[in-house]
Amino acid sequence: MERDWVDNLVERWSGLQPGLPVDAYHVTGRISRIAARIAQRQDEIFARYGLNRGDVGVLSALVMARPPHTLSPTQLFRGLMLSSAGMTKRLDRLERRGLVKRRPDPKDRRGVMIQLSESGRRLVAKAVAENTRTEAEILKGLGPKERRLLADSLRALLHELEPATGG
Amino acid sequence: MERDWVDNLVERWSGLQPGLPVDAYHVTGRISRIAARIAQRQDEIFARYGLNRGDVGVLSALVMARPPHTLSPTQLFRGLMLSSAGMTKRLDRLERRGLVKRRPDPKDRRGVMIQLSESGRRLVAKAVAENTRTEAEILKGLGPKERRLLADSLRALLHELEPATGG
DNA sequence: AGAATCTTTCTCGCGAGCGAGATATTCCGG
DNA sequence: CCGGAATATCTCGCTCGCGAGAAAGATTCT
Repeated sequence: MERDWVDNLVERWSGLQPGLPVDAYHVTGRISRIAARIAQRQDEIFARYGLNRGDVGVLSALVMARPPHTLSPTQLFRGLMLSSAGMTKRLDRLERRGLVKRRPDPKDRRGVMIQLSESGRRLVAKAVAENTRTEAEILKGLGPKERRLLADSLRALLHELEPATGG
Repeated sequence: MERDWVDNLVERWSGLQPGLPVDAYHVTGRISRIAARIAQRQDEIFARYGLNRGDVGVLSALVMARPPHTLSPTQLFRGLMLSSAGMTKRLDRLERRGLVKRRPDPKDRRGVMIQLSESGRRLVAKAVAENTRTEAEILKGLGPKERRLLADSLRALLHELEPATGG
Protein backbone atom coordinates (compact mmCIF):
# COMPACT_ATOMS: atom_id res chain seq x y z
CA MET A 1 0.00 0.00 0.00
CA GLU A 2 1.09 3.56 -0.68
CA ARG A 3 3.15 5.42 1.90
CA ASP A 4 1.42 8.36 3.48
CA TRP A 5 2.17 11.35 5.64
CA VAL A 6 2.03 9.30 8.83
CA ASP A 7 4.43 6.65 7.58
CA ASN A 8 7.01 9.40 7.16
CA LEU A 9 6.28 10.82 10.56
CA VAL A 10 6.70 7.45 12.25
CA GLU A 11 9.88 6.69 10.41
CA ARG A 12 11.53 9.98 11.27
CA TRP A 13 10.64 9.96 14.94
CA SER A 14 11.70 6.37 15.39
CA GLY A 15 15.08 7.30 13.99
CA LEU A 16 15.37 10.29 16.29
CA GLN A 17 14.40 8.66 19.57
CA PRO A 18 14.75 4.91 19.33
CA GLY A 19 12.83 3.06 21.99
CA LEU A 20 9.72 5.22 21.84
CA PRO A 21 6.51 3.35 20.98
CA VAL A 22 5.97 5.44 17.87
CA ASP A 23 3.97 2.72 16.15
CA ALA A 24 0.87 3.97 17.90
CA TYR A 25 0.88 6.95 15.56
CA HIS A 26 -0.04 4.67 12.72
CA VAL A 27 -3.43 4.63 14.36
CA THR A 28 -3.69 7.79 16.46
CA GLY A 29 -1.89 10.07 14.03
CA ARG A 30 -4.12 8.99 11.20
CA ILE A 31 -7.22 9.37 13.30
CA SER A 32 -6.25 12.93 14.18
CA ARG A 33 -5.43 13.80 10.61
CA ILE A 34 -8.61 12.23 9.22
CA ALA A 35 -10.67 14.05 11.82
CA ALA A 36 -9.08 17.35 10.82
CA ARG A 37 -9.98 16.74 7.19
CA ILE A 38 -13.52 15.72 8.06
CA ALA A 39 -13.82 18.87 10.14
CA GLN A 40 -12.71 20.99 7.19
CA ARG A 41 -15.40 19.48 5.01
CA GLN A 42 -18.03 19.94 7.66
CA ASP A 43 -17.03 23.58 8.01
CA GLU A 44 -17.51 24.12 4.29
CA ILE A 45 -20.88 22.40 4.20
CA PHE A 46 -22.28 24.00 7.31
CA ALA A 47 -21.10 27.43 6.21
CA ARG A 48 -23.47 27.14 3.25
CA TYR A 49 -26.28 27.20 5.80
CA GLY A 50 -24.71 29.97 7.88
CA LEU A 51 -23.75 27.54 10.62
CA ASN A 52 -20.52 26.39 12.16
CA ARG A 53 -19.70 23.00 13.60
CA GLY A 54 -20.55 24.03 17.12
CA ASP A 55 -23.92 25.39 16.13
CA VAL A 56 -24.78 22.15 14.40
CA GLY A 57 -23.74 20.24 17.50
CA VAL A 58 -26.21 22.18 19.59
CA LEU A 59 -29.05 21.99 17.10
CA SER A 60 -28.47 18.28 16.51
CA ALA A 61 -28.52 17.51 20.19
CA LEU A 62 -31.84 19.31 20.43
CA VAL A 63 -33.30 17.50 17.44
CA MET A 64 -32.34 14.21 18.98
CA ALA A 65 -33.85 15.10 22.33
CA ARG A 66 -37.36 13.85 22.88
CA PRO A 67 -40.12 16.35 22.09
CA PRO A 68 -40.52 19.15 22.94
CA HIS A 69 -36.86 19.16 21.93
CA THR A 70 -35.52 20.95 24.98
CA LEU A 71 -32.26 20.55 26.90
CA SER A 72 -30.58 22.69 29.54
CA PRO A 73 -27.35 24.57 28.78
CA THR A 74 -25.62 22.29 31.26
CA GLN A 75 -26.75 19.16 29.47
CA LEU A 76 -25.60 20.71 26.22
CA PHE A 77 -22.13 21.81 27.23
CA ARG A 78 -21.40 18.55 29.00
CA GLY A 79 -22.52 16.48 26.05
CA LEU A 80 -20.65 18.62 23.57
CA MET A 81 -17.28 18.88 25.36
CA LEU A 82 -17.53 22.63 25.70
CA SER A 83 -17.14 25.14 28.52
CA SER A 84 -20.22 26.76 30.00
CA ALA A 85 -18.97 30.15 28.85
CA GLY A 86 -18.66 28.90 25.32
CA MET A 87 -22.14 27.46 25.44
CA THR A 88 -23.63 30.75 26.61
CA LYS A 89 -22.15 32.49 23.57
CA ARG A 90 -23.31 29.82 21.16
CA LEU A 91 -26.80 30.02 22.52
CA ASP A 92 -26.72 33.81 22.25
CA ARG A 93 -25.91 33.52 18.56
CA LEU A 94 -28.49 30.84 17.90
CA GLU A 95 -31.16 32.68 19.79
CA ARG A 96 -30.40 35.94 17.97
CA ARG A 97 -31.07 34.12 14.73
CA GLY A 98 -34.27 32.60 16.03
CA LEU A 99 -33.05 29.02 15.78
CA VAL A 100 -33.50 28.30 19.47
CA LYS A 101 -35.33 29.97 22.31
CA ARG A 102 -34.45 30.26 25.99
CA ARG A 103 -37.36 29.50 28.30
CA PRO A 104 -37.35 29.52 32.08
CA ASP A 105 -37.17 26.06 33.57
CA PRO A 106 -40.40 25.61 35.54
CA LYS A 107 -38.68 23.14 37.90
CA ASP A 108 -35.65 25.24 38.79
CA ARG A 109 -35.61 29.00 38.77
CA ARG A 110 -31.85 29.12 38.20
CA GLY A 111 -32.25 27.07 35.10
CA VAL A 112 -33.12 27.59 31.48
CA MET A 113 -34.50 25.21 28.91
CA ILE A 114 -33.28 25.57 25.36
CA GLN A 115 -36.02 24.93 22.86
CA LEU A 116 -35.45 24.27 19.19
CA SER A 117 -37.55 26.45 16.91
CA GLU A 118 -39.23 25.17 13.79
CA SER A 119 -36.82 27.10 11.55
CA GLY A 120 -33.91 25.69 13.52
CA ARG A 121 -35.23 22.19 13.06
CA ARG A 122 -35.59 22.61 9.32
CA LEU A 123 -32.17 24.22 8.92
CA VAL A 124 -30.24 21.60 10.82
CA ALA A 125 -32.05 18.80 9.05
CA LYS A 126 -30.86 20.10 5.69
CA ALA A 127 -27.30 20.76 6.85
CA VAL A 128 -26.96 17.36 8.49
CA ALA A 129 -28.45 15.57 5.51
CA GLU A 130 -25.90 17.09 3.18
CA ASN A 131 -23.05 16.38 5.55
CA THR A 132 -24.17 12.80 6.01
CA ARG A 133 -24.04 12.15 2.31
CA THR A 134 -20.56 13.66 2.14
CA GLU A 135 -19.32 11.47 4.97
CA ALA A 136 -20.79 8.40 3.34
CA GLU A 137 -18.78 9.28 0.25
CA ILE A 138 -15.58 9.13 2.23
CA LEU A 139 -16.17 5.46 2.99
CA LYS A 140 -16.98 4.42 -0.53
CA GLY A 141 -13.66 2.59 -0.94
CA LEU A 142 -14.29 0.23 1.97
CA GLY A 143 -16.32 -2.96 1.76
CA PRO A 144 -19.07 -3.82 4.24
CA LYS A 145 -16.91 -6.21 6.21
CA GLU A 146 -14.00 -3.81 6.44
CA ARG A 147 -16.36 -1.08 7.63
CA ARG A 148 -17.70 -3.27 10.36
CA LEU A 149 -14.26 -4.25 11.57
CA LEU A 150 -13.17 -0.65 11.48
CA ALA A 151 -16.21 0.54 13.39
CA ASP A 152 -15.68 -2.15 16.01
CA SER A 153 -12.05 -1.26 16.58
CA LEU A 154 -12.94 2.40 16.83
CA ARG A 155 -15.68 1.61 19.31
CA ALA A 156 -13.09 -0.11 21.48
CA LEU A 157 -10.77 2.89 21.30
CA LEU A 158 -13.53 5.30 22.12
CA HIS A 159 -14.52 3.17 25.05
CA GLU A 160 -10.93 3.31 26.28
CA LEU A 161 -10.97 7.08 26.06
CA GLU A 162 -14.35 7.77 27.64
CA PRO A 163 -15.26 4.97 29.98
CA ALA A 164 -18.88 4.90 31.15
CA THR A 165 -20.00 8.35 30.08
CA GLY A 166 -23.47 7.17 30.84
CA GLY A 167 -24.94 8.54 27.61
CA MET B 1 -20.26 -5.23 22.32
CA GLU B 2 -21.33 -2.31 24.47
CA ARG B 3 -23.40 0.47 22.95
CA ASP B 4 -21.71 3.83 22.83
CA TRP B 5 -22.45 7.46 22.17
CA VAL B 6 -22.33 7.01 18.42
CA ASP B 7 -24.73 4.08 18.37
CA ASN B 8 -27.31 6.36 19.94
CA LEU B 9 -26.59 9.13 17.50
CA VAL B 10 -26.99 6.84 14.51
CA GLU B 11 -30.18 5.33 15.83
CA ARG B 12 -31.84 8.67 16.48
CA TRP B 13 -30.95 10.25 13.18
CA SER B 14 -31.98 7.21 11.21
CA GLY B 15 -35.37 7.44 12.86
CA LEU B 16 -35.69 11.13 12.07
CA GLN B 17 -34.69 11.10 8.42
CA PRO B 18 -35.03 7.61 7.00
CA GLY B 19 -33.09 7.13 3.81
CA LEU B 20 -30.00 9.01 4.89
CA PRO B 21 -26.79 6.96 4.88
CA VAL B 22 -26.25 7.49 8.58
CA ASP B 23 -24.23 4.29 8.95
CA ALA B 24 -21.14 6.20 7.91
CA TYR B 25 -21.18 7.86 11.32
CA HIS B 26 -20.25 4.56 12.88
CA VAL B 27 -16.84 5.26 11.41
CA THR B 28 -16.62 9.03 10.90
CA GLY B 29 -18.43 10.01 14.07
CA ARG B 30 -16.18 7.80 16.15
CA ILE B 31 -13.08 9.09 14.44
CA SER B 32 -14.07 12.67 15.20
CA ARG B 33 -14.89 11.89 18.79
CA ILE B 34 -11.70 9.89 19.36
CA ALA B 35 -9.65 12.67 17.81
CA ALA B 36 -11.26 15.19 20.15
CA ARG B 37 -10.35 13.06 23.16
CA ILE B 38 -6.80 12.54 21.94
CA ALA B 39 -6.52 16.28 21.43
CA GLN B 40 -7.64 16.90 25.02
CA ARG B 41 -4.93 14.59 26.31
CA GLN B 42 -2.31 16.19 24.13
CA ASP B 43 -3.33 19.62 25.41
CA GLU B 44 -2.83 18.45 28.99
CA ILE B 45 0.55 16.89 28.31
CA PHE B 46 1.93 19.69 26.20
CA ALA B 47 0.75 22.30 28.70
CA ARG B 48 3.13 20.74 31.24
CA TYR B 49 5.92 21.95 28.96
CA GLY B 50 4.35 25.34 28.32
CA LEU B 51 3.37 24.35 24.79
CA ASN B 52 0.13 23.97 22.92
CA ARG B 53 -0.66 21.56 20.14
CA GLY B 54 0.15 24.03 17.41
CA ASP B 55 3.53 24.86 18.89
CA VAL B 56 4.40 21.17 19.02
CA GLY B 57 3.37 20.82 15.40
CA VAL B 58 5.83 23.49 14.36
CA LEU B 59 8.67 22.23 16.51
CA SER B 60 8.09 18.63 15.41
CA ALA B 61 8.14 19.57 11.77
CA LEU B 62 11.45 21.29 12.34
CA VAL B 63 12.92 18.36 14.23
CA MET B 64 11.95 16.07 11.40
CA ALA B 65 13.47 18.33 8.78
CA ARG B 66 16.99 17.44 7.73
CA PRO B 67 19.74 19.37 9.48
CA PRO B 68 20.15 22.25 9.94
CA HIS B 69 16.47 21.82 10.90
CA THR B 70 15.10 24.78 8.98
CA LEU B 71 11.86 25.27 7.07
CA SER B 72 10.17 28.35 5.64
CA PRO B 73 6.94 29.69 7.15
CA THR B 74 5.20 28.75 3.92
CA GLN B 75 6.33 25.15 4.14
CA LEU B 76 5.20 25.10 7.75
CA PHE B 77 1.73 26.51 7.34
CA ARG B 78 1.01 24.36 4.30
CA GLY B 79 2.13 21.20 6.04
CA LEU B 80 0.29 22.01 9.23
CA MET B 81 -3.07 23.00 7.73
CA LEU B 82 -2.86 26.52 9.08
CA SER B 83 -3.27 30.02 7.66
CA SER B 84 -0.21 32.15 7.04
CA ALA B 85 -1.46 34.70 9.57
CA GLY B 86 -1.76 32.00 12.19
CA MET B 87 1.73 30.77 11.45
CA THR B 88 3.20 34.25 11.84
CA LYS B 89 1.72 34.48 15.31
CA ARG B 90 2.88 31.03 16.31
CA LEU B 91 6.39 31.81 15.17
CA ASP B 92 6.29 35.09 17.09
CA ARG B 93 5.51 33.21 20.28
CA LEU B 94 8.08 30.52 19.69
CA GLU B 95 10.76 33.02 18.80
CA ARG B 96 10.00 35.16 21.85
CA ARG B 97 10.67 32.09 23.97
CA GLY B 98 13.87 31.30 22.13
CA LEU B 99 12.64 27.97 20.78
CA VAL B 100 13.09 28.94 17.14
CA LYS B 101 14.93 31.70 15.32
CA ARG B 102 14.05 33.56 12.13
CA ARG B 103 16.98 33.90 9.73
CA PRO B 104 16.97 35.58 6.34
CA ASP B 105 16.76 33.13 3.47
CA PRO B 106 19.97 33.60 1.47
CA LYS B 107 18.25 32.42 -1.71
CA ASP B 108 15.22 34.74 -1.58
CA ARG B 109 15.22 38.07 0.15
CA ARG B 110 11.46 37.95 0.75
CA GLY B 111 11.85 34.72 2.59
CA VAL B 112 12.71 33.58 6.06
CA MET B 113 14.09 30.31 7.31
CA ILE B 114 12.87 29.08 10.65
CA GLN B 115 15.61 27.41 12.61
CA LEU B 116 15.04 25.22 15.63
CA SER B 117 17.16 26.18 18.63
CA GLU B 118 18.85 23.68 20.87
CA SER B 119 16.45 24.41 23.74
CA GLY B 120 13.54 24.00 21.34
CA ARG B 121 14.86 20.66 20.22
CA ARG B 122 15.23 19.41 23.79
CA LEU B 123 11.82 20.67 24.85
CA VAL B 124 9.87 19.15 22.00
CA ALA B 125 11.72 15.86 22.36
CA LYS B 126 10.53 15.54 25.95
CA ALA B 127 6.97 16.63 25.21
CA VAL B 128 6.62 14.29 22.25
CA ALA B 129 8.14 11.38 24.14
CA GLU B 130 5.60 11.72 26.90
CA ASN B 131 2.75 12.10 24.47
CA THR B 132 3.87 9.08 22.49
CA ARG B 133 3.77 6.88 25.54
CA THR B 134 0.27 8.14 26.34
CA GLU B 135 -0.97 7.41 22.85
CA ALA B 136 0.53 3.95 22.97
CA GLU B 137 -1.48 3.38 26.17
CA ILE B 138 -4.69 4.08 24.30
CA LEU B 139 -4.08 1.12 22.02
CA LYS B 140 -3.24 -1.36 24.72
CA GLY B 141 -6.55 -3.21 24.30
CA LEU B 142 -5.91 -4.07 20.64
CA GLY B 143 -3.86 -7.00 19.45
CA PRO B 144 -1.11 -6.64 16.85
CA LYS B 145 -3.25 -7.97 14.03
CA GLU B 146 -6.19 -5.73 14.86
CA ARG B 147 -3.85 -2.74 14.97
CA ARG B 148 -2.50 -3.49 11.57
CA LEU B 149 -5.94 -3.88 10.06
CA LEU B 150 -7.07 -0.66 11.71
CA ALA B 151 -4.04 1.25 10.50
CA ASP B 152 -4.55 -0.03 6.98
CA SER B 153 -8.19 0.99 6.86
CA LEU B 154 -7.32 4.39 8.22
CA ARG B 155 -4.59 4.80 5.66
CA ALA B 156 -7.16 4.18 2.94
CA LEU B 157 -9.51 6.78 4.42
CA LEU B 158 -6.76 9.34 4.73
CA HIS B 159 -5.75 8.70 1.17
CA GLU B 160 -9.33 9.33 0.12
CA LEU B 161 -9.33 12.64 1.97
CA GLU B 162 -5.97 13.98 0.85
CA PRO B 163 -5.02 12.48 -2.46
CA ALA B 164 -1.38 12.93 -3.48
CA THR B 165 -0.32 15.61 -1.07
CA GLY B 166 3.16 14.80 -2.21
CA GLY B 167 5.01 15.36 0.93
C1' DA C 1 14.85 46.97 -19.35
C1' DG C 2 9.85 47.73 -17.85
C1' DA C 3 5.18 46.37 -16.68
C1' DA C 4 2.27 43.10 -15.00
C1' DT C 5 1.77 39.28 -12.10
C1' DC C 6 2.89 36.02 -8.60
C1' DT C 7 4.87 34.83 -4.11
C1' DT C 8 6.32 35.48 0.72
C1' DT C 9 5.64 37.34 4.98
C1' DC C 10 3.42 40.29 8.00
C1' DT C 11 -0.47 43.49 10.02
C1' DC C 12 -5.12 44.37 11.33
C1' DG C 13 -9.57 43.43 13.05
C1' DC C 14 -12.77 39.81 14.01
C1' DG C 15 -14.92 35.41 15.82
C1' DA C 16 -15.11 31.55 18.95
C1' DG C 17 -13.71 29.24 22.93
C1' DC C 18 -11.60 29.13 27.75
C1' DG C 19 -10.75 30.08 32.86
C1' DA C 20 -12.04 32.66 36.63
C1' DG C 21 -15.36 34.57 39.04
C1' DA C 22 -20.14 36.91 39.89
C1' DT C 23 -25.00 36.17 40.93
C1' DA C 24 -29.09 33.76 41.90
C1' DT C 25 -31.19 29.68 43.44
C1' DT C 26 -31.47 25.06 45.43
C1' DC C 27 -30.03 21.41 48.52
C1' DC C 28 -28.70 19.60 52.91
C1' DG C 29 -27.29 18.97 57.83
C1' DG C 30 -28.54 20.21 62.21
C1' DC D 1 -35.99 27.16 59.83
C1' DC D 2 -31.10 28.66 59.02
C1' DG D 3 -26.36 28.75 57.30
C1' DG D 4 -23.14 26.76 54.29
C1' DA D 5 -22.11 24.12 50.25
C1' DA D 6 -23.41 22.93 45.65
C1' DT D 7 -25.34 24.07 41.14
C1' DA D 8 -26.94 26.85 36.90
C1' DT D 9 -26.10 30.50 34.10
C1' DC D 10 -23.84 34.44 32.71
C1' DT D 11 -19.94 38.21 32.36
C1' DC D 12 -15.25 39.59 31.61
C1' DG D 13 -10.78 39.52 29.72
C1' DC D 14 -7.72 36.64 27.33
C1' DT D 15 -5.67 33.54 23.61
C1' DC D 16 -5.53 31.50 19.19
C1' DG D 17 -6.75 31.16 14.59
C1' DC D 18 -8.86 33.19 10.29
C1' DG D 19 -9.67 36.31 6.10
C1' DA D 20 -8.39 40.34 3.81
C1' DG D 21 -5.07 43.00 2.38
C1' DA D 22 -0.36 45.56 2.49
C1' DA D 23 4.54 45.69 1.39
C1' DA D 24 8.65 43.85 -0.51
C1' DG D 25 10.85 41.02 -3.66
C1' DA D 26 10.91 37.52 -7.53
C1' DT D 27 9.40 36.06 -12.12
C1' DT D 28 7.72 36.33 -16.73
C1' DC D 29 6.65 38.27 -21.07
C1' DT D 30 7.56 41.28 -24.59
